[in-house]
Amino acid sequence: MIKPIQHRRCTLRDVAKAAEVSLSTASNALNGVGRVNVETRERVLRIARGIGFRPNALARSLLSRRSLTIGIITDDTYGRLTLPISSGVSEVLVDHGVSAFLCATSGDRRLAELHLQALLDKQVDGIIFTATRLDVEPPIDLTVLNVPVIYAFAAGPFLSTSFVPDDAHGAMLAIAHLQEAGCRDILHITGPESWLAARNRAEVYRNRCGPSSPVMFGAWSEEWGHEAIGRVLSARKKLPDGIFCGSDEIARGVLDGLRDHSISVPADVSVIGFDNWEVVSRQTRPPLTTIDMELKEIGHRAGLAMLQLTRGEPVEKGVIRLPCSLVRRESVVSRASVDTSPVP
Amino acid sequence: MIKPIQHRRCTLRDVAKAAEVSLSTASNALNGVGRVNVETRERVLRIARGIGFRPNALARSLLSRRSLTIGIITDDTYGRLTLPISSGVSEVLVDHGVSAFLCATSGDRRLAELHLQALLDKQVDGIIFTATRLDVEPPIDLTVLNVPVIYAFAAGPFLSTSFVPDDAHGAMLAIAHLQEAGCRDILHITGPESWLAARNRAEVYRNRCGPSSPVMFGAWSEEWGHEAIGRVLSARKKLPDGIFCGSDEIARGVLDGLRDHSISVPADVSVIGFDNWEVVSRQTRPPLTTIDMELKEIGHRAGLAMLQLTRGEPVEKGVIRLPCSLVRRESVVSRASVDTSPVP
DNA sequence: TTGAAAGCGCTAACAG
DNA sequence: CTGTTAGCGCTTTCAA
Repeated sequence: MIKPIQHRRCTLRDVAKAAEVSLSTASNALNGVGRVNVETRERVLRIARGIGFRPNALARSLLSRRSLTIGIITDDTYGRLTLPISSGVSEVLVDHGVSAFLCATSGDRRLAELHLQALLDKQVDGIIFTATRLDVEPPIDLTVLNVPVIYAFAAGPFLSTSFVPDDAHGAMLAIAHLQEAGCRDILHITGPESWLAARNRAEVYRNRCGPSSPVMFGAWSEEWGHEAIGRVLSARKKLPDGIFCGSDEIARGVLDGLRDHSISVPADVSVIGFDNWEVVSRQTRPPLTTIDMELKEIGHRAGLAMLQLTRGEPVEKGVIRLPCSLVRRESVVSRASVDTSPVP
Repeated sequence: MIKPIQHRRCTLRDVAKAAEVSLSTASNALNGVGRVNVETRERVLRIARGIGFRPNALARSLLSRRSLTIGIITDDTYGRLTLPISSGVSEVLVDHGVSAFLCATSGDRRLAELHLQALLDKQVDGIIFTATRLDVEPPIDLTVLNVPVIYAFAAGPFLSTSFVPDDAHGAMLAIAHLQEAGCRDILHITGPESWLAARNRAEVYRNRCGPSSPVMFGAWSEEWGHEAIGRVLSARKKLPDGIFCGSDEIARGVLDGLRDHSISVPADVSVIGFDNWEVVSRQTRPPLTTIDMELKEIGHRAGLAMLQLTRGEPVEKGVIRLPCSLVRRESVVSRASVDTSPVP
């Protein structure tokens, strides 16, 4: 039998007519509610499947007041964070039939407002706001909405719930890994001091490596990593044996600078990055050992929390810091094995 | 007057009641249709604004059969292409009140089907499919839907419309730029020959530089660029004066390899990349002159085309190749100025 | 066990 | 110029 092109999706009415039952019976049968004769139900089901019936979600939502739809508003122009996070979100939501609108605001307030209005008009069940750092305010006020809001990689206001990477944990992981590899003189080269993430990580660094340990704040760029190495080399008599970088890009600059001076990584000095941005960290020479912020997991948690909220269940409030993970590549090696390796 | 927290959004009925008119008058007034007394209209408008009335898009859509909603299905796990494209799409759509669902399939067929079903149930007005290359089939069949489909950075089936970067134009731009800079001996280092994009660009290269010009196919990685330079240096007596790379990552490896051999870029050889992936191309030493694929523009065009289709207007069919652009940084310089520069 | 009827929030005919 | 009525596609009482 040839399936005709359907210019109008078939409706419950079509099913009911074909099955020779009323609308409500068809509805009950399909949703498995109420008391429907087994045979009737089977027949309705079979026919519905046969004509490819799918209920109109719009009509359902209008009645149920749940649109099975959420909005993700992002500040991130670049996509580095947004795509992993939002695909994490929809991964956990799609099985519950909920879809996510993605709204990129590029930091433009007008655009953000436009998007927000459109989302609200479309009766989204909730909104997830995503940014690229924790210490800037969202461009729009989301505190007065009558839908739940979750913040991901962004710090929400009082009594909201935010999922963010645990920078301190990440820093700890990085430093502990260097120390376990035998590093005793660790240097920290990182981004601007104005960034909370940079300060948080630096604090952990100072706690573990001594309060006078040198933190080099700069830019989040490769160039800065390169330049920092130049400075270190001209200022210090002794090379550090480990360098903890605030980002993979900085680490790449560091690696580059070191190579320019014929200093070998990891033989002479171990280097660890932060971000696990694979386009960077997998392509360095040597491939970079680094800290992964588990962005997808942040998305998962945000999505799950949203699901609970839309069901009216309570959700933990406050800033929830999710653990980072260490990804071992080749830029860190045990000092011991370097020092004691016999020269053939 | 204190605005109470609205636990239920107010409806047209509320407005009508407050303005002491009927539902339809209120509707007409708000939509500026039919003949409504100026004073009445003003009053309705004022009251609507006062109580913050916004029409329920779900109810509207149910009636109008247009949901002002589209779906973007993407194959891209990484986000390199998807975010620029999809933000391009929603940039042109948001002003028309349409929002976009983003569905990341990670190439998983089941996931793709799930997402597609959810989109269709939600009555999207259309679907944009995005991938990362032009020569692979979408994981799902989109040809039998009863909503319009547009392909972006993906080649659709017969009689569909696709927007893709014009690889040949990009290659032409790159080579012309090198030639204008005086390069006479240009080498092409690119990705796997199995990729259509690589073959297309190589063809342009051969056309412009002579059919025997050497194309080095390899991987889309930095490592390959590096390795290729090693091979070139050990095989050839004379260095090329220009290198056209198939991607920024390859170019970065090339730059790196060249530096290892103390060959200066651009003084000794000019290098040009492809992609303008800024995390790579802005951070190389020297910053990379490269070809931008204008992803956002692809998104714009796809969004616009979708808008037309949803209005029932016709749209050009076939694969529409959008021009690339040259972004000049510092890895290409005129041979003339290099050769003839006076030594002080 | 089934069906008729009301209604989610809105728009569009058609009378008045 | 304004109001009444019907209905988008579905769920849900409440009678039969």
